[in-house]
Amino acid sequence: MNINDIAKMAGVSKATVSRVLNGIKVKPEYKEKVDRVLLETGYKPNRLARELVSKKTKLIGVILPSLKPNVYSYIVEGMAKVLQDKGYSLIITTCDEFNVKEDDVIDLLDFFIDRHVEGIVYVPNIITEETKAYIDTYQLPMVTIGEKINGLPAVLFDDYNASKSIVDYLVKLGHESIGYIGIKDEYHSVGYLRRLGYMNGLKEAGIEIDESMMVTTGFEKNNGYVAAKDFIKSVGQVTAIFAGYDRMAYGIINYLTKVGYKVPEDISVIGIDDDDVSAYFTPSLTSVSFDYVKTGQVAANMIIDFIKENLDIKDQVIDFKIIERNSVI
Amino acid sequence: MNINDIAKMAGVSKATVSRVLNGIKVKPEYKEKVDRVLLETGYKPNRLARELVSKKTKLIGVILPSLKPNVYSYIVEGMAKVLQDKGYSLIITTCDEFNVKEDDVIDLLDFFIDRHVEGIVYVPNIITEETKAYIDTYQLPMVTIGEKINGLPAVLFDDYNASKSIVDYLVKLGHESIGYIGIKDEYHSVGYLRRLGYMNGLKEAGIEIDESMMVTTGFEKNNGYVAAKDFIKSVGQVTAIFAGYDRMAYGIINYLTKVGYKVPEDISVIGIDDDDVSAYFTPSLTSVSFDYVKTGQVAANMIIDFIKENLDIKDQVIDFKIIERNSVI
DNA sequence: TTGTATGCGTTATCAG
DNA sequence: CTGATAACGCATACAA
Repeated sequence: MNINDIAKMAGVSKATVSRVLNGIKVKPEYKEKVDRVLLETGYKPNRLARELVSKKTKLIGVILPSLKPNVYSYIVEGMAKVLQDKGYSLIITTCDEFNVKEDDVIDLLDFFIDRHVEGIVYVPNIITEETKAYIDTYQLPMVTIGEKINGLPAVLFDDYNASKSIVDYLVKLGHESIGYIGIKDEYHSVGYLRRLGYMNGLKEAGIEIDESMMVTTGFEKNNGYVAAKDFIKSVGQVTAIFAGYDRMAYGIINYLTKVGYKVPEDISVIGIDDDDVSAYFTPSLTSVSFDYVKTGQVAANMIIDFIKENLDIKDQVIDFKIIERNSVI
Repeated sequence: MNINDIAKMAGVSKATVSRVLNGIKVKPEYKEKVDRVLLETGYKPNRLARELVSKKTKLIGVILPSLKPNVYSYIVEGMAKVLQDKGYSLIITTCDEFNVKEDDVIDLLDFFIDRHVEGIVYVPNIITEETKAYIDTYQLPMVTIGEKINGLPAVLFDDYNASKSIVDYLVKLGHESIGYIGIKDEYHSVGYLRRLGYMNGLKEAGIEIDESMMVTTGFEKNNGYVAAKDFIKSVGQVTAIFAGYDRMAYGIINYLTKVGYKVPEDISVIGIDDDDVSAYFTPSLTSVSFDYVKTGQVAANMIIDFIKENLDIKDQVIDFKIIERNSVI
């Protein structure tokens, strides 16, 4: 059953059917006839044929650092919510989570061209110079999340200020000796910017920065636990620890508890991310929350704008808020 | 740049180029010429045109109950891992997580036909009779995960035996008064089968089943907490609680701790799922683990087999194992 | 406005 | 084994 059959049944040319299908004006009498046949037959135009001639697939490519259950899931949820409504589908891919040479990103980008996706949402992890250079020559509409790359429109998290606010918050509670166990600077936003926020927060509070109270690591499992171990060994007393992200905080609290510190009585611990289970952790984790679902929605609308060639797309910064729970006093 | 251009440059017909492209035998001399031009130009055949004539898209549709971060993420990871290698892409969709009338599944199924996906992996939540009936008439290759639907090939979890093993395990530790806070029977495998395993486990251990010690609920957030509250109120003393899934266990432990019970000293709690953070929970949660990544891989291979018309596809049952941690003594 | 004819970029058919 | 040509199913330029 194709457009030809419909045309015959309705007694018009297939061009007319095509016009009805695409909402182009035709004589009402014809339109009515065609519509009736359409209804009777339940005919659906063949998407593949349409794609071939229109060169549009209603496909959006997504590059994630990981498919493991974490905040990226919310981002995807947000994107799916707005894109599904607009008839777009997501093709989700990942590049190796801890891959320092993240250049399979380039392969993915090529793959998306082959797939004729209309746009790309890229959530970068570590970004290599090669990737950047390649992106500069890349033709497809693309927005990034969490990092600004070249001139691409981006949805950004206010990592720096979030981090600074955490320090302010702790200082306000009376903490003066605040340790930082975070992420390597390689990860620009979640690593460098958060650390910078921490340092400037201290500075503004008139607290001297003690380099030995600042530890960074990667995203390996259990890194919080291990880092906390090293940290506590080498540093004397601290009244609060600022963890680079919530899962890091879990490990830290785990270790602290194990060696006899009480959280938060002896040491307060605060995270960033407001991970799904932080509310259920013991003690429930005070954290900073970004609205990840909204992030996905914003990114989705942004890439659609880009595809539709709405110029003047502005970067969007996602707000944060401190979620007070029981791991900080 | 299309196949015609290549043909001209190589001095052969486009049919010959097509043959070279598809590994069909041609005179070596021609093949060489074509290959050289292919290399020089970096030409890639247009996927959309291929799709139109071959009616194959290398697309797999996935229906998930939710995109929130949880075990489904691992399933997707497993699927992506094997499918990406074979050139297939995933289109991931969700139907409303708690939607009792889950019949947007039917819409999704229609959508997949429109998209010309080659096969479908369906992870059902609640399955309505309408959905079942519709699936009976459905044409596309489809496998399910976690539930057996009609005659479709399925990857199943051994929920019944996992559940029974938990009871055995608790009984062996000396528990005789074991409560069950689980999922509604509507959810067949995770609800009914797990509850059945619990009951038969007790029966075989010679322990009488006390209906008042068995509570079930849905997947609403915080249900563990709320259910535990009702449970403890109405039931007297219990030495162990079997939670229908890990996040339920979090809520239960939270509540118990809050009202002064110590876990595991006063009451042991065990979950199912081995959720990502159960190891970090306080106390770390004893649970039953299914290999979800493997589940995804198995499902992926299964749907590929189905697509390739390998008959004789057998259901696969995913093993479980008890992960002993600190919430049970 | 309508219908005819052509194009989209492949693969498949069939005669040579 | 090769090449011309017809599908595939639709959109659209062009002529009527």
